[in-house]
Parts: sequence; C-alpha cells; structure tokens
Amino acid sequence: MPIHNADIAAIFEEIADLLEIQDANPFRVRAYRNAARAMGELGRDVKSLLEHDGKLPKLPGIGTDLDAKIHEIVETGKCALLERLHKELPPAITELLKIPGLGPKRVKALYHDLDVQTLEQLLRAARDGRIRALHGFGEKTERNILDAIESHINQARRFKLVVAAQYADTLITYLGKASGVKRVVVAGSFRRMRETVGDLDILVTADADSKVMDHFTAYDEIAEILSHGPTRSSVVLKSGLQVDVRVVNEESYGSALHYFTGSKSHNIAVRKLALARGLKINEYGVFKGQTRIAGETEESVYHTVGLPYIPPELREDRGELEIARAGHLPHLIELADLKGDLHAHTKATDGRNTLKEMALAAKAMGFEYLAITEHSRHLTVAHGLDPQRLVKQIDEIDRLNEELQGVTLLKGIEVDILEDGSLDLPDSVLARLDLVVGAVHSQFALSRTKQTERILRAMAHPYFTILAHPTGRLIDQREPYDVDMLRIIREAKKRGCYLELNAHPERLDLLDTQCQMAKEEGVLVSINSDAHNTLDFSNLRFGIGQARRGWLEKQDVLNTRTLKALLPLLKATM
DNA sequence: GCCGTTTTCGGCCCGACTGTTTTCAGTCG
Repeated sequence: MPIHNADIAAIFEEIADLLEIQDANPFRVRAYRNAARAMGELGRDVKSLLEHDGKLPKLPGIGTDLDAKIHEIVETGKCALLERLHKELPPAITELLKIPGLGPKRVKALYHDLDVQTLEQLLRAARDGRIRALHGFGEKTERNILDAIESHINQARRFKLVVAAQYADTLITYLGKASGVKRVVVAGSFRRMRETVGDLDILVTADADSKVMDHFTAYDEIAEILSHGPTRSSVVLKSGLQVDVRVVNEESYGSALHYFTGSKSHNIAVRKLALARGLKINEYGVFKGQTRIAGETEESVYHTVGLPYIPPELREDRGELEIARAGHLPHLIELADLKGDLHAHTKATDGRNTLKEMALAAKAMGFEYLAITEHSRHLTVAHGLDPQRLVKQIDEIDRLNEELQGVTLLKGIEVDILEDGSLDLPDSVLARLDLVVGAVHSQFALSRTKQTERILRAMAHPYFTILAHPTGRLIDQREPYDVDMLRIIREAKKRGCYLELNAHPERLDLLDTQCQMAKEEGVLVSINSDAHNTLDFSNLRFGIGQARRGWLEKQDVLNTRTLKALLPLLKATM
C-alpha cells in the first residue's frame, strides 16, 4: 500500500485519541496531535523524501521517537504502538470521541463501566437509560448524548468560505443593532480565510450593561442554543452552521480578537513566548503580574512578545513567528494588486455574458486586461469551441479591442489536456492566441505516475502558458487527482510557464501549501476568477485569501503585472 | 513526546460554560 502523508497523520491522530482515553500524559497526546498536523501540512511527500534523501528534514515537534515512527510507518505501513493500543482498546472507540460532549474521560468511563465500544452500543445504552447511572453522568448528559448521536449522522461538517460569508454578513448586521454594541467582527478560521470553516466565531465589544447576548440568542435563524452565558454563547443555526459569540469590553478588543482568531497552535506559541518573558496573555489582555500592559489592539499584543503584527492568514504556526521575529514577514498580496484576470468564459461556451459585458465588468474591477479562455471542443457539456468557432471569437475580440477604452481583452483558451497529454486543439490555431490555459477535465483516476506524465507532456507544448486548477479538486465534492506537484512546479520553472490559483469558491486550487511551494521554486502563480458571468469577479477575494495563506506577495503573482509587463511573460517559453 | 536567551529535567496556554456536584471535573474553543 502506498503511504501518503495523510495516512501517517491519521495513524498519529488515532494514537493520540487512544492514548487520551488511556489517560496518558496530555503533553504526550499533544505531541502526537502536533505530529499529525505537521504531516498533514507538509508540502512534500514524506515517502518520496525518504526514498530520495534517506532521512526527513528537521521538523518542529518531530523528535527522535516520532521520526523513527514515521520511518516505521513508511517502511512497513504499520505502527507497533498503534497495534499495541488496538489490543488494549477496541479500535472503534475513537468514533465515540466525535460525539460533541464526549471527551476521553467520559469515553473511558462508558467503556469500563458499560462496555460501550461503538456508536450503536452508545445509542442503546442511552436509550436504555443506563448512562445516567454512571458516576459523573446525569439525566441531562444522557439526553445530550442521545441528541448528539442522532444529529451526528446527518450533520453538516464544514462550510465553504463563500457560504459562511453569507451567514456572517446578515448576523453581523443583526448583532450591530443590539444596544451598547460597539464593534462586531468575525474572527476564527473565517478571518484566517481557510477554505472551509467549521463554525463562525464572532467577537463583539460592548458596554458592560449591554443585552447583546440576549439579543443574539433571540436571533430567528437559530435552531438550537448550545450554551448561553454573559460573555460567551454558542448556537447552531437552522443551516447547521455553529456560531460562537464572545463579548468583551472595548479595551480588550485586540487581545480578544487575537485569541478568537487563532489558530489554536499559533496562540499557544505566542503565549509561550509571553511566558518566557514573565507575561501572561489571555483574551482580556497581556498581564505582567496583576498589571495589564497591552490588549487594545492586536499590534499591542504582538509588541509585548517582541513581534510585529502578523496577518491572520499566516497564523497557522507554520514558522510565521520565527520569520516575524527575524523581521522577514512577507508583504502579502492584496486584491488591489491584481491588474487583470487570465481565465474567464462567455456565452460562446458555458458562460452567461457577452464578450463586451465581461470586458466592462473587468474594467469596473479596475482591471487593465481580461483573458477570454473558453473551453475547447472535448468538453462537450460546456459546448467547447472547435477551431472554427475559436477563430471566429479571435476575430471578434480583435474588433472589440478597437472599440474598448481602458481595458484589453486577451485571446486565450482553456484547452483540455487529453489523456495522452496532447492538447485538444491544433497548433495552427493555438499560435494565434495570447495565452493557452491547459486544464484536466477528464480521467481523474489515473495513477500518480500517469497523471503527472500527462500534465508534464502538456506543459512541454510550446504554446502552453498556465496550468488551470492544478489539483482538480472540488471542495467537499471531489478529491484532488494524484500528482507529483513538486515535479510539475519544477517543470513549470524550466518551461517558463505558470500555475493557476483558481479563485472559484468550490475550487481554491492551488492549495495554500502548494502556493508556498511554487514561491520557493520561483514559479509565478496566476490568481484567476474562472468567471462564468460578470458577478464572478467578486470571487477573486477568496483566491486572494488563499494566496495570502500561501505567503504570496505581489511579485509572486503573474497577474499583478501591467499589460505591458505581462505580454512578454506570456510569450516566454522554453 | 518535545525541547532549551533561566533548563538535558521539568516543564508544557488559558478561560468559559455545563452538569453534577456541593466545590469541581469535563469539555470546548
């Protein structure tokens, strides 16, 4: 069985769960969770790294023991510690931890006292009223467990950023209407621009006598109130989205925003820095003994631990603290840096608007240029262009450009990369274009080797300019196809072509860690809307968020270039 | 299990809310 990073991460997570149920040292448990996270986020494939170099680079949180376990898993596909734990505890028991309200202590009690090992057994025990009899459990806990199991089955897991944004906008307006409310801001993974969010974390500053929590829990989209306190409340909306609201007074705004934005591991790292300086950080401020020394702004919090302000998108404990301390934080790209968009469709294929309407919408975005890149004939469902229709569009664009003021349409194509790596249109017509965007739209299940070779062969084509949505994943719908992204990026560097970060909210493809990889290898990324109508340009903000999570700066992005600077870059091949 | 501008041993972020308890453990973020 091929071992991927995610497999190693899953093994470490399971070990952490089982150790926790065994009441092991919580810091040992954390070490395994950190290692799982490190594996999940690593931009390089561990197996191929080991095959190539024979050892792993030094990774934070991976010491001698975990390093040996990674070797063991890669070489044998198994981990002796996990096998031992499986003998000591029933394997399915980690499923029980997924039930909200059940942590390791309660799972352990349920197993020892009631021999509950599976969700089915848990359900039966709750229905029979056996749980309430356990020490530390009661009638209400039993009821909650029962409810949680039932909703666990058809529970919505994570929400795409674009969907969460819609709920956030209306809720912010609603909360702002409560008396005494000063500021309402969404923190959490939403503010860090993660591609999906599990819940909305909203921070409110308000006068001490504000009734904002009562106002919040009276919101008419609420399906269930999970908790309701004076400073913190949690609810589930009818949509299934959980919302947590936290209220602090105005002087704690910065420290509370920092705390509530996370990520959890970033916060832990910052608080450790504070400890080393004899300081304590909590959501109310930074304290030296009993004295509060900072907290009005996030800048003030970072300042107390000797750091500059770190943008939310970087707060993932992926080395940002060290880089910040050294004064080398990137100046992250912003939406206003984009000078154009290099991937868009019109009515000629599966888009909704005309060439002119798209051009004017791009101009309204402040863009100098917009590339029209229709699908090619192989993608019949999208009414892809054959050579004749593409030539016709080329002529139309030439005519329209003479008429347009302040914006230029570029002639392109989103050409299908066929299974053998050839392109879906002949050279004779591709030669007439300003750029060729290549895309995989079929045969997603090829082996890693074949899929990689297919894409490399397409990129070797002299007219190839940009690889569209390089992993092919659709968030929550379709897994990425299996490719060696590092090889693709290195080949792009050699060939002088580029990778797309597709900003469509269902794609957000390249992934953030792959953006970092492209940057390290010196390959420019093109942040494109893949617009199918004039409104889709607004999705670029999600692409910008993803790019910022990938540490990209203005100079790392192809379409921050002016038209004049861009054109030679599009022509640079081989 | 990891790690070191006090350290190779002894620490490891910090607080709110719930439910069960009668002063606090467990869970969560």
